[in-house]
Amino acid sequence: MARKAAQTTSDGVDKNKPVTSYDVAHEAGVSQSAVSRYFTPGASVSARTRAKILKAVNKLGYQPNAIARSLITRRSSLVAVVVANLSFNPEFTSVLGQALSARGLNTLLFTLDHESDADHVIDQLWQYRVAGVVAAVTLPPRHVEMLSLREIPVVFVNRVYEEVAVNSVSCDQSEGERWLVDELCAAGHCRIAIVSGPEDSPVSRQRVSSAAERMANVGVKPVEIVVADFTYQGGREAMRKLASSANRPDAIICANDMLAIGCMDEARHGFGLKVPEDISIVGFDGSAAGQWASYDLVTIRQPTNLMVDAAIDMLMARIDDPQLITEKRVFSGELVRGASARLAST
Amino acid sequence: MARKAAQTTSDGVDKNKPVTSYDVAHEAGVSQSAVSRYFTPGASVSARTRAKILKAVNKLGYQPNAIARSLITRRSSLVAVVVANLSFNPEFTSVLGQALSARGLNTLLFTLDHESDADHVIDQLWQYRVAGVVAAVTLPPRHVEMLSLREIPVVFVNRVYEEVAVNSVSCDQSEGERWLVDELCAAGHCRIAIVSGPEDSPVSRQRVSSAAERMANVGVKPVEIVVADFTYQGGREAMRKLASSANRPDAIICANDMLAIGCMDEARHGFGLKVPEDISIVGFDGSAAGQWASYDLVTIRQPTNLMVDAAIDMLMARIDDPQLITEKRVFSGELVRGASARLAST
DNA sequence: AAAAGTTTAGCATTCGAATGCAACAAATGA
DNA sequence: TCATTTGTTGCATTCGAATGCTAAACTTTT
Repeated sequence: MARKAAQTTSDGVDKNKPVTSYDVAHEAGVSQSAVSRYFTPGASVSARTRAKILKAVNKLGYQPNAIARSLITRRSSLVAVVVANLSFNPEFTSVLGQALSARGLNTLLFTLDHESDADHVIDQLWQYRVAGVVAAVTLPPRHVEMLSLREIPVVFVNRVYEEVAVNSVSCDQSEGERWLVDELCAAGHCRIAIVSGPEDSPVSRQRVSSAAERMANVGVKPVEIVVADFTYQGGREAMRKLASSANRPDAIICANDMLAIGCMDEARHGFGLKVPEDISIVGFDGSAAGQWASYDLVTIRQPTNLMVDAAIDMLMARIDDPQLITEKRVFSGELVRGASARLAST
Repeated sequence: MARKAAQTTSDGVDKNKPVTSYDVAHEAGVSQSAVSRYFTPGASVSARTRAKILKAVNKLGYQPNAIARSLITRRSSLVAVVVANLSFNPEFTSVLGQALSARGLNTLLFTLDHESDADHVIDQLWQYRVAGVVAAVTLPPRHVEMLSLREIPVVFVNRVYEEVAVNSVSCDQSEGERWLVDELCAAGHCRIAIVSGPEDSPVSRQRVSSAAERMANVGVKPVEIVVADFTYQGGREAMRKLASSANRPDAIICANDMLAIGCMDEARHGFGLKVPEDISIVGFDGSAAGQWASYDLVTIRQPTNLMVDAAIDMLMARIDDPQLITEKRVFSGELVRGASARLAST
């Protein structure tokens, strides 16, 4: 089909019509296939045509259309990253985005407010035929099955599904909580309370139950378990309940750093307590804010970089071979011996 | 072309081949065009065929392929969101993502580490023929021109380009800094220092120069201007320099909240100073952490929700009509009278 | 009941790049 | 020198949905 000569600017960008591989082919005096092969790694193109095409590409400012490419190849460089709005972990998202981009993948970001939005998200990422999914949220098993049925590889972060065959990377929450409990007990704390995250959060549930279990094993009972959401305000409210209770705890295990930060602020500013002299507070995550001097949390740092790398490796392996066996990788966290809790000196 | 009968599961999802509009058409006994029209809002489809198609869609679990759709319509529902890794503002990104999704747009997230990555990002978003771009980073004018040449609408956040015709939303930084300076002066501070962000950040430059200018107008001179990066550590180091200088300031204006938080922590924990008794510290942004009880910053809160809504409105207007005139909207911030600075009582 | 107008349905084409196949050229071997 | 292998190239088709156009079906009008 005749395409009118492109009016080009100084740096060669077509002012009107989009530049297609046909335009480049015509300009270079080769076929469209040649242009396509030029952009296909490993395809056979002679040095001569390669040079001609390069010249034409530069002149016209051509960039292959990823949409058309995905249509025919039936795969895309898009990876859906699904995070929960509430426990939105910016560090994680940021690291993940970088790592994906370093591997030539693009990030389609979905933030989930309620679990009910999951339907919509699943529809969207399926419509875009994403190459894979990294999910740091809980998805209903129904949806997970649908994804695996459609052969979209999924890697869950800190969510382990027993029933469904999916990949996951996680930080060993039980081990981390054991460490924390042991540290607190070794330092002589005996009235330990737990501040849990939302009850529908598996991450929170696992952390809380692991801590409780370890406490049972060493013969102490949580003086109280308070349920909060994973927010700063949630932490403050939880602390308010605990501090005004008859038998005030001497240590608090919080299901994540954000809660611990809220607890500390309320303990200090709401009740005039000293941390860790009057009360010890520990968290979980190793978030940046938790390491600020005002908090200096005792916590478990998740190896974010390792986890992200592992997630992407698994994802890419399954993109190449969707039949690959699924795998669940668990990383140890790192105990951060901050100053928010009285610990036995070592 | 013959397509072998799909083996369907209980909920109707094809186990092998992807379901296309042809499959649905065949199942419903209508033409492919009808199926397409069914999914095109406003297209004319009779109630009868509508019902038949709906039934087939549910049976087969069909979802239109967004890739194929974008190819033919030459537009997509993808919006590129470009943020800087360093000054990564999670709240903003999160709110923006939600707002886009509420309008049926999807977020293609790019985090920029260095300005040199801009080339790559521009290539990528062009390859995906995104419908628009929201940029919370500075892009080289060359790239901005390229985007407008290609008729991709762009909205900048807190970046105003004088030379190029692009949309932008921003918080009135000058006004905010004036308010802060006035508050500090009214409370009797006379040795005011400024902690600046990176010198290549226009946001930082504007905030710093606005503050300095206002100070000049009211007849005080900054005792010192320290350059830091937009990080917590940067704030701590800046404070270290200021606290140990011969003529210690009695107030510090920080280019953002993160710096202010770093300064406060260093002042308190590094030098044993009381805030605000010994020194007043103010920030800019209205970030969540700045409002935590440990900091309770005096700051300017940017109206994130308003800005995001405005950005998306402008973006969508230009997606519908790329010829639309560009517009720069400026919102006033809100002075947050926290406790991190000694202020004149009102 | 015929004429005119209005919906609706389907055909065929289109978007832009990838790829199997066949034709051809160049390089190697006998 | 001819046969064989290896490497390039272009043609034609393909991916899946949208849409202009025409034909058919249905309404409304007189």
